[in-house]
Amino acid sequence: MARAATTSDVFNAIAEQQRREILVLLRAGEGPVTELAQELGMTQPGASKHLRVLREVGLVRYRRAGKQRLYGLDPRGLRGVHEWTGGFERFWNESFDRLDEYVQDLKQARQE
Amino acid sequence: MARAATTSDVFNAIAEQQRREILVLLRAGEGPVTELAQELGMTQPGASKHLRVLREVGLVRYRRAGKQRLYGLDPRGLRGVHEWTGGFERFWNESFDRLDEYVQDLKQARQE
DNA sequence: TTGACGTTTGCCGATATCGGAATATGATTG
DNA sequence: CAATCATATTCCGATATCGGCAAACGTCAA
Repeated sequence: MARAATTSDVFNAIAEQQRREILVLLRAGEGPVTELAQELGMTQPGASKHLRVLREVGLVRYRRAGKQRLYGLDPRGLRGVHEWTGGFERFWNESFDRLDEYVQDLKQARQE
Repeated sequence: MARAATTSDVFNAIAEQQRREILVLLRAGEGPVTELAQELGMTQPGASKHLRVLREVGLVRYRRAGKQRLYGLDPRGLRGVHEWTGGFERFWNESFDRLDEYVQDLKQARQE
C-alpha cells in the first residue's frame, strides 16, 4: 500500500489546499463548475477533479440546472474532523501541566 | 508538482490514520518511540517516521531521557484545523435554508 | 439532427507517499 | 574503548497523487 487514497475519508480530502478553498467558496452558495474554477483560478478540469473527490467523501452535492451542475456544500462530514480536533482543545487552552515541562525543557530539547 | 508534501502543513500530517492514533495516544502522556510503536502495533522505524512528520509540523516535541526520547504532544497546531472546520458549524447545526433545497432535490439529484 | 456549451474522464509525466528491511547514528554503561 | 540499547535514516518497490491537455460525454436549442 502506498499513500492513503485521497478519496478514502474526509481527512484526506481536506488535506488539499485547493479543495479547502472550494469548500470555503461554496459557503457563499451554490455554483457551477466553471464559475468555481474561474473564481479560484484553476482550470475547469482541475476543479472538476477536485469536486469529484469532495463528492466521493460526501462533502459536496450537486443538482442539475440545465446544462450546468450546481455544486453545493454538504459539510456534515466536517463535523467529525471538528470533533476530533476538539478532543485536543483542553491541551491548548489550559496551562497544561505536562506542557509546562516542555516549556522548561525547551532549551534542552534543541531539536533540529 | 505532485501531491502536497505531507510535511507541508498540519492538514496533511493528520490525514494519515496512524499519525492520528499517535496523537491520541500521546494525550495520555509522554512516551518513548518503542512504547508508542508497540502500543499501536507498528514497527519502530514506522513509528519513528510518523513522529518525524508530526515533529516537522510542530504537533509533537521530544525531550531526551537517557537513551530514550520521550515524545509528547504540542497540539497547538490543531487549533487551526479546529477553527477551520468550525467555520462550517452553522451549516450542519441549523436547518440551513440552502440545505433544505438539497434535501428537496435529493431524488432529482440522483448522483451515481 | 446538428451544433454549441458545460462537464467529466482518460492518459501522461513528475513526484511523494507508505511500508519493510537493513543499516547507521546516538547515548549510556561497563 | 567496546558493547548494548533506543532511535533515526536510507534504500527499495508499489502505488496514488496532482496538473495539463485532449478527447469523450450529456444536455439543451435551433
